[in-house]
Parts: sequence; structure tokens; C-alpha cells
Amino acid sequence: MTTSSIKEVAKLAGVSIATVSRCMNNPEQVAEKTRIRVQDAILKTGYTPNTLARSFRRGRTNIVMVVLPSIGDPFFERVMQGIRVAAGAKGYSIIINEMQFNTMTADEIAAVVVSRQTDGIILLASMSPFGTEVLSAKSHRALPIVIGCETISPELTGFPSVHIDNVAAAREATAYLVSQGHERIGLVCGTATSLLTKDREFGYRAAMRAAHLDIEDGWVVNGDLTIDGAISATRSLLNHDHPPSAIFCTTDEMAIGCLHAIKTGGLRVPEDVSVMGFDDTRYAAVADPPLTTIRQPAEEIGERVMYRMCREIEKGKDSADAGNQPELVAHRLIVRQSVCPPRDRK
Amino acid sequence: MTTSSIKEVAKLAGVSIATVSRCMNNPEQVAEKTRIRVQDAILKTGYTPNTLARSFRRGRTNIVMVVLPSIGDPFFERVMQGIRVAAGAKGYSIIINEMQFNTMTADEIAAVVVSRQTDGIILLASMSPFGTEVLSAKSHRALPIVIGCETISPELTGFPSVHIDNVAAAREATAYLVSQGHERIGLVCGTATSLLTKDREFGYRAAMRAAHLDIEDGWVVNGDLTIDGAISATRSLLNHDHPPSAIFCTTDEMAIGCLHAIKTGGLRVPEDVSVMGFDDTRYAAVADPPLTTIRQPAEEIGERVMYRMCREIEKGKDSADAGNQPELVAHRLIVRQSVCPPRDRK
DNA sequence: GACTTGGATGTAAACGTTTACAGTAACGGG
DNA sequence: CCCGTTACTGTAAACGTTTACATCCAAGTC
Repeated sequence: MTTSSIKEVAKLAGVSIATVSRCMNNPEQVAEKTRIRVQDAILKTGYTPNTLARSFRRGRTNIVMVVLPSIGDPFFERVMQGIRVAAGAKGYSIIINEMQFNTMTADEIAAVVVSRQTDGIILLASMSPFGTEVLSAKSHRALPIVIGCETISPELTGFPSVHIDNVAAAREATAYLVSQGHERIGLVCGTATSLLTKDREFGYRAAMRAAHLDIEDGWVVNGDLTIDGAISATRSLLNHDHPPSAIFCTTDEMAIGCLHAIKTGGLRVPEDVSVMGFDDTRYAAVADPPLTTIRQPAEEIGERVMYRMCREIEKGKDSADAGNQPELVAHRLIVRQSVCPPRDRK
Repeated sequence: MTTSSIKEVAKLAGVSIATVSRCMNNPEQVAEKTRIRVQDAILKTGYTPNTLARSFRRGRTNIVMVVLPSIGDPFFERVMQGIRVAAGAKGYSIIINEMQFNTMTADEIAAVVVSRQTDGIILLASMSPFGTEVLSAKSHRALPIVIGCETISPELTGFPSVHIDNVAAAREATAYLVSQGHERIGLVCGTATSLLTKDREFGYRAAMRAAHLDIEDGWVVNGDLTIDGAISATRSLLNHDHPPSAIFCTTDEMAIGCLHAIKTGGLRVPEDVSVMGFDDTRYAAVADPPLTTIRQPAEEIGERVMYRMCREIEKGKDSADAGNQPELVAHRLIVRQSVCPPRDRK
């Protein structure tokens, strides 16, 4: 059965197509009795508007795309949760695009931008400077972009964003380790493309400096954001001439791998080595031992990012881009059992 | 700067818009020298086709939607991986929709179906019978639906699908527990809406029957597919008058919660209680102890589902629906360290 | 009763493509 | 030299909406 269009509804109801269209979009403009006649006709024909035609005509889709590093990340699940409630409230649909490693290139994103399939893009993944270049060069028309979670990098300045203060949070986490008596603290950090973990690294270094503690060569090592990467990173830390008594992982995901590597190496957490995570994903509390970590208000970030996006879309092209200060949200240190004072206090 | 359309390209190149269109879609139909002239013009104007207009005109979007229970699920991440490579190879984009608990209703899905925003739907989540009813009732036009992972339920018969044999896999898992000497085996299963975990429950029961083992009241308990749910489910199992010596969780996610509940209850895994998982997510190998589990070839499922979808889309409406046998893929028992013979062999 | 007002509806253009069809020019064979 | 063929290109309609504008009619207003 072929799908029915507005024309058939109009014929059946004995009105023009304009009236049918008005019934759907501005019901208050049409007289009550014709309105119910039209609604009857809609029911009878089983009519549903062709979204494609509508978006085409309107020039907007009411869809926003969110780009995230990877599906299956327990942290972004929480962010998405927030995005979804906000989107629902404002009548937007969201589609998700994964930028797994190199799966989705900046070019592809730019293609989406330019081809007007979405009204805006929420970036939860960091893009290489090259990527953002492409993005701004190609998208002549100002398609709204809002950044979430990610720290603002120089190239991204000018885009609105909402995130925690990653530097401060990492400083705090490191300071907590120091306050427990640790002096040899290692870092398992992310790849160079992940700006936000770079910020955390920066915070860690700042805290170490503030505490007048040295960072020996080989104490900060790349865990590449995966469990396996964190495992080998941790092993190299444990094999160090002066192995750290505490390890700060810039991500809970990596902390999971870190715990595993320490335990399979025959050491105990936290008695032999303390471990600190970041994010507070749902696995943090059930890790063995439960992870001491930094909690991000992920749902809140999601909601605020989406609301911000709505404002961007609605304000259109006219108003000048004033007040693009990043919105900062509050993080929180969650103390569980993966950190304790070092054994060999010297 | 306003976005350029095919018309401007045509004007600049001194040809008609039809020729420009042909250059993009059937380049072989246009003479070489005009083709390069047009391509020059495209470059100069920075023209990119308006996807919305194109999809509208063509009546297809080259987008398929995949519906999954939840973003942030480490198992579906692997399936998505497979889907993505297949989609890329065939020139499709995919958009993801999460059916978190009741977030996305069958009605909403049906709306997408009917409003022609996608060329097909891949269902990785089970839908209630009610849901599928809605789906088939509302989608007059035959929009392709392919089911992945999920077992075929009676209501879904007729839709193509690819998945493992969940019943057999669960039977095998249970049989392995039995082979290790366990006689008191509990089950932490999913909710009633999750058909596939129901199938696993069925397999468990079949294996118990085959081994002439009783299932006492209270030995199968609903873990509701979450970590927290599994924790309370496990606690109730441990408080049972005759607590099981082994627990089979129909999902690795729940097994993680199960491990945690056992260990915080002061018991050891596997010495006091053995635990068996299902899925082999990336957390299984780094759990403490590493989980013995059933591995699903998730990437393969994804790829095959997507290829199947392509065939459905391309065959169109004409050919009869012959050969909708579910495609079965092979699972595999992965033995790690969360299962050992029971202590108190009787 | 003529004139204004305003509410309800219809008419038709427009959005940016694709594509059936028609048209043109060049060319080769008779 | 004419005709048919081929290769290319242009014309215009169509896809299903939305919406500016025109039209119509009933109800006031003086």
C-alpha cells in the first residue's frame, strides 16, 4: 500500500492542502469544525507527514548529531542520558555518531555539516586541530557547534562549551594522593589527541610541582584510553627502578586495567600500590577494590550542552557571538578504597 | 554566506542544472570537457548537494537506524563495530537510537518508520509483543526490519535475523558448571522483556533437567540486566536456605555485580561460589577473578545483520519473503578463573 | 446600506534535486 | 546529399510540504 500524502487527506476532507498543513502546524488558525473534519480524514487515511519533505521545505530537521569517541563507553552513556532528556523536552531528535579512533574523520563530519542533515553538532570527542580546521573551513554556513566534556583547545575557542575544570580536578586528585602521604606518584594518561586527558596530565604536573615532588622519567605513561593500553602502561610503571606508590589514571576505564595489572603482578591494591581513577563510571564502585575517583556530573553536562545547543539553533545567524564563556560544572572527589597511605613511608 | 545550489554551479559552468546533476550521479553520460568544466565550477562555488532535497526526491536516505537497549553497553559496542564496517562498505550511514528502558517507545519507532527518515531498522533490542504489533500495524509500507542478537519470538517471525543459539549456549554453560561437579546452580537472569535472556533461562533449565538436578524455589532470580540489580539478586541467592555453589549470570554485566556481591559478602570466587557470565565483554577478562563466560561473535553478528539489511533494502518490495530463516552464528565457551569445582562435594 | 474589519480558507509559488523526454549536432553509410 | 544513429545536453515536471498572498464572507460600525 502506497503511503498517503497531504493531498489525499485534503480531498477526503474537502479542503485545500494548505488547510491540512495548517491543521498540523497552526491548529489555532483553522475553524473548529473543519479541524475535526480534517483530523477525521487524517485518521481514515492513516496519513503521516513525510518528514523528509517537511525538513526539506523548512530547511531544518530538528535533529542534532552528537559525536562521541565510542559507543560502549560507560561515561558517555551518562552524558547521553542528559542530552536525551533535554532533547526530548525541546522536541529534538538526536543521532549519535561514533568517532572511534579514525572511523569517522573530520571530513565526514564536515560532510554532514554541509549537507544540512542536522541542525547542529554536539562534540563530545576531541578532534585534532586539523579536524577543526576542516570543520570551520568547510562549513560556510554557521551550523551550531557545542562542545561537551572536552576542554577548550586554542583551535576551538569561540565555540560554546560545557565541562568540568579538568585541570583543577586532576590537581585535586593528585593533591589527595599527596595528602595520604604519597610522594612517588605515577600517571597513566591518554593519547595526544585527547585534549581533556592532556588537561588532566597538566593538573597532575601542577599538583606535583606545588607539593615539591619530582616526577621521574618514565612515571607518566600513555595508556591510550583502553584497558589493554592501561595494563601495559601500568606494567611499565611497576617495572620502573623507582616504582610509584600511587598511580593516577586519567580515566576509570584505564584504572580498571591498572588494577588488573597490579593484581596480576602479585601486588595488592591499595596496600602495595594505590590507584586513583577519574569519571566515576558505573564500574568504579564495583571494582575490586572500589575506586577512589573524581565524579563528573555527566547527566548535567549532557543536559546543559543540549540546552545550549537549542539556544544556538534558535538564535539563528543574526546575533553576534557574545558570551561564549565555557560553562563550568562541578566535579567531586569520591573516596572509596583504592587509595591508602603508602607502606614504606620514608 | 548562503549555501550554493546546483543552479549556481550550472550558471557558472554554462550548462543546465540537469547536466550538473548528471555529473554527480552518472558522470559517464556527460562529455569529458563539460565534465571538467562542471567540476571546476563545483570547486569554485564550494557546492555540496543538499542531502535533504536529494533524499526527498529519491525517496531514500541511505540511512539505517539501529535500535539498541542502551548506549554504553560494552557488548553492543562490538556489534556496532561490525555494523559500521558493513555500512561503510555499502555506502550507508547509520544512526543509533537507544531504547533505554522505556525511553523510546515502540510508537516512537513506528513514527520513524512511517515518516520515512530511514531506509530500514535494525533491532538489537527486544521489543515487547505490544511493540511489534504497533510496528507491523503502523508501517503500511514494508520498511525492512532486521533483528540482531535477539532470539526470534513468535511475534517477530517473518523478520530476518542473525544471532547465536542462545538456548544451546546457555545449556552448554550450565553443563560446564555441572561437569565441574556443581549440583546447586543458581541463575541471575534478565527481565521479562528481554527475550534473549529468557532464552538463556530456558537453556539453563533444560540443562538442569538433563542432569537430573533440581532447581529450588528462589534459585532463579531477576537481576534486571543492571549491576545493581545483579547485586541484590546475588544477595538473595546467598541468603537462600540452600545457597547455590555456582551462579550463572545471563550477562557479563550482571556477572560483574554478582562478583562484587559475593566478595563483599565475605566469600571468595571461585573457591566458595563459582560464577559464570555471558557475552565476553571487554570487562570479563579483567574482572577479579577473570570471568568464565560464553563468547558471542559480536562483530560478525553486526556485519551480517547489516549486509542482510542491505539485501532487504535493495530487493525492494517485489520479491516474496522467502528464506527468512534466522542466520545462526557460533558461540564459544571461554574458560577463565571464575569457576572451579565446589568445595563441599557431597 | 456602504464600508471596514478580521477570520477562515484557497491559490500558487517555492524549496533543490532527479529524470523522462525532447532536441541538437556530428558523423558515417548508403 | 540524405537519413539514421549516436552522443550529448537542455526543458520541464515531479517529489510533499509550507507559506505569502489573495479571496471570500460574515459581522460590526457609522
